[in-house]
Amino acid sequence: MKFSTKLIRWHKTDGRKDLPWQQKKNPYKVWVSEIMLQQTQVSTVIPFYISFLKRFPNVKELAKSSEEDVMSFWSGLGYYSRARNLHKTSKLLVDKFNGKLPGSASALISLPGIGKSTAGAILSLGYDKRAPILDANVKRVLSRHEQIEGDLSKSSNIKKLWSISERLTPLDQCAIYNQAIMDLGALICKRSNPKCKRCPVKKDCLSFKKNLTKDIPKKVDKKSKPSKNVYWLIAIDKDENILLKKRNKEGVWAGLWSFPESSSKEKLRNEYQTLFKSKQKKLKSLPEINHSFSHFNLRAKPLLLNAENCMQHNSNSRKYKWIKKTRLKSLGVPSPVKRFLEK
DNA sequence: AACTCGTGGCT
DNA sequence: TAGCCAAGAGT
Repeated sequence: MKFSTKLIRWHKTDGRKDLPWQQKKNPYKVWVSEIMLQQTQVSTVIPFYISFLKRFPNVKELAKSSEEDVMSFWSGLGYYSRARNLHKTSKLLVDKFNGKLPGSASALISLPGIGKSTAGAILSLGYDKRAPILDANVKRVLSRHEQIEGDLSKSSNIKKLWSISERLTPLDQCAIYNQAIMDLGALICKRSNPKCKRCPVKKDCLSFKKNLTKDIPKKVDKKSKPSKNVYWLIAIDKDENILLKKRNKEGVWAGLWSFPESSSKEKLRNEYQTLFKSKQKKLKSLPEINHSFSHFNLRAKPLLLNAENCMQHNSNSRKYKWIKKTRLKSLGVPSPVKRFLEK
């Protein structure tokens, strides 16, 4: 029996069918969910997906919303360029694609935020067309099944995996097959302690036969993460408004609202003295905040500024905003900032 | 090709 | 429990 046939049969009894984006499925839901699921686990995505879809139920609603509104619903999910690209693409869809996700791989891939795998997911799950995918689940399943022992991030191995995925993807019932192979990766062919006994394709699996599931996919030793130390200015005025600053277009948390930040305490002093036209004031150190990114560790030292008696601040600048804690929901704010303000 | 881009679940 | 690593894409 064919690989795909076994998986499709297995899916009927053991596959996931209750995920929010699988209910009354359409290309828009598939698109949004796939973008959210990039490098992000299902359980993390679910609450974000539900509130996002309630607010932006279709392409048109998304396209006519402001970027700030969209970002506020992405706040805490990470990889914020995904949200910007989602919004950008929704406008493109309205302007040039009749308000719909296109049904060809080349057109999909031309859109911001949609690569080959996401395009494959939209085509198969959304349009029931034959299209291969290659996410982390599929990579793990196929690398074990075909015994690919090298570093899977190498382009030669990526190419190999795409070719295997293309070969195994069936013409018929491609949507179910793609869902099935992702489910197999998530539920059976897990990174650690895979449930090979329950696997529908274990008979042909080279890693199972040779007892290599522990070694495939190969673990590659990572470089040590650098640390970055910064100061955060926590300014609070007499009405308990908090000062936030829009971050640069480049770097982490691009374009999000955060505390004024600097690697030097003096620069931060200069910034608020210019901003408030105030002279030296005392800053109170608060307990530092540690936040771990995928590629560096951030240590932020919050400096509390009592801005009750400061002169009027320069409100011309669009870069700054005084905001009440209760209105934080309406802004794109990174997780640690939101957490900090909760207390 | 290698690096950037977040956050939280899992072990 | 500290580190690994996810329904990847852009540059």
